Amino acid sequence: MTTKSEFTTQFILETVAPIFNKNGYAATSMSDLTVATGLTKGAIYGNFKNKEDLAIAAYKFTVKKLMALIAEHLTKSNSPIEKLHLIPDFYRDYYALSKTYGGCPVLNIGVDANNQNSKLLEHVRIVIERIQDQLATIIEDGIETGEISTNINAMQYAKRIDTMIQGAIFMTYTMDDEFYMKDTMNQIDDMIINEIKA
Amino acid sequence: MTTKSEFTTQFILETVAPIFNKNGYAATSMSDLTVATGLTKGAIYGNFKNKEDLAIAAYKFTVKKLMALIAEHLTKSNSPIEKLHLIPDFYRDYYALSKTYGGCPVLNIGVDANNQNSKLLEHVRIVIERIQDQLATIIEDGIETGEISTNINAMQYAKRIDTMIQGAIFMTYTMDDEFYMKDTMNQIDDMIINEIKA
DNA sequence: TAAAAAATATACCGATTGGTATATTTTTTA
DNA sequence: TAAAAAATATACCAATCGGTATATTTTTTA
Repeated sequence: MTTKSEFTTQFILETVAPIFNKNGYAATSMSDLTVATGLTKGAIYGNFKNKEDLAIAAYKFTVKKLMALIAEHLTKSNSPIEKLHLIPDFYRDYYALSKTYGGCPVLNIGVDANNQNSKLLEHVRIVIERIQDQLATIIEDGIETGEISTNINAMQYAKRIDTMIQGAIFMTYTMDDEFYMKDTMNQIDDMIINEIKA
Repeated sequence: MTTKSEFTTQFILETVAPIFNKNGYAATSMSDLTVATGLTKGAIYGNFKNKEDLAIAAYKFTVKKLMALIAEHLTKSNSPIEKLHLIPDFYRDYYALSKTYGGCPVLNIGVDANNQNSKLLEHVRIVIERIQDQLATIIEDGIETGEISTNINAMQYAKRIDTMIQGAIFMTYTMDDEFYMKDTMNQIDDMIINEIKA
């Protein structure tokens, strides 16, 4: 693959990803994408096999960027309990941040793909599992260092935190009201202090 | 409107509602609906102005049914604190129940309509506000009867419960795993006991 | 039961859908 | 810089889209 080709593929992805994310798969037409990119169908189909493959690549593109931002945010501390607090800290600004990418890809594509596109849904599931594994690992690390109570089920709390975050994202977007995000993140902070911390 | 006509309108709605709910607005075609109902476009357009109006009526149809089931479930107790526990009690079986209707209309249509259909989104918001108002009223009733702590912000906790429920619904559907629903409902029960109860 | 009215079916509309074969242009290789 | 290869544009495909005008059937009224 040449340098020029790589650039075009990347350009298509970053242009197309927010559109798929906002509109959903079926509501996004190839002509939406040719207009947005300024390219023709020939160019797009030269870089991607079909609409579905493009949608999957676009989803992965957005997730990769967001996951990198979270990972970077988590480098602000080495303490597991502080890392845990950095999660709600990150999501407090998630509304404005994710809007840049056309919304939360996990929520949007997760709902959109259900009963519609099993390939896409499978990729959403993989991402959710990865997020929860990372959360559980932080908790397990905290148990090892003694910062976190030994009788905490790491995966259970990873799933609880993730579930609350996704609920907050849905409510914040649907009601266009950041109260849900801010308040839920406070709730998670309280949960870390009152239930998780040793 | 005649009896026959009313029946057909109702029949269209109950046939069409799960399809819109499952597929989303754009991914549902009028021909999907003629096939499912066994009626022609003439019949459907004779009963509904256009696709959008039909989708809105279908959404309202499903919500009305589900809200009636919750309301009925809440009649099992007159005590506000027990009514509060009846909420997670209801949602513990919500996965199987809502599948009957093609999924949770608030989650599915809420995400689907965002950035796509402002009329539909407005109806979702109205339903969410109604649910939260009802929840807050129960909490306020509990404060009056002395069952619930006086320093509880009724609407804040109504929104917290609602947010957690929606998160659980999203995770349960996306991962096809009822653990999320069951565990989140346990979490809400704990919250009622440890934070809300007087 | 015949006439009026309402509901439904049929046949069609222009526009758009995802996708492709091929021509053209651009880029890379030699 | 000329030839080969890769990338992009053009022009088109059949199928489907939401919607409608009108014919037909069914239901209701009288």
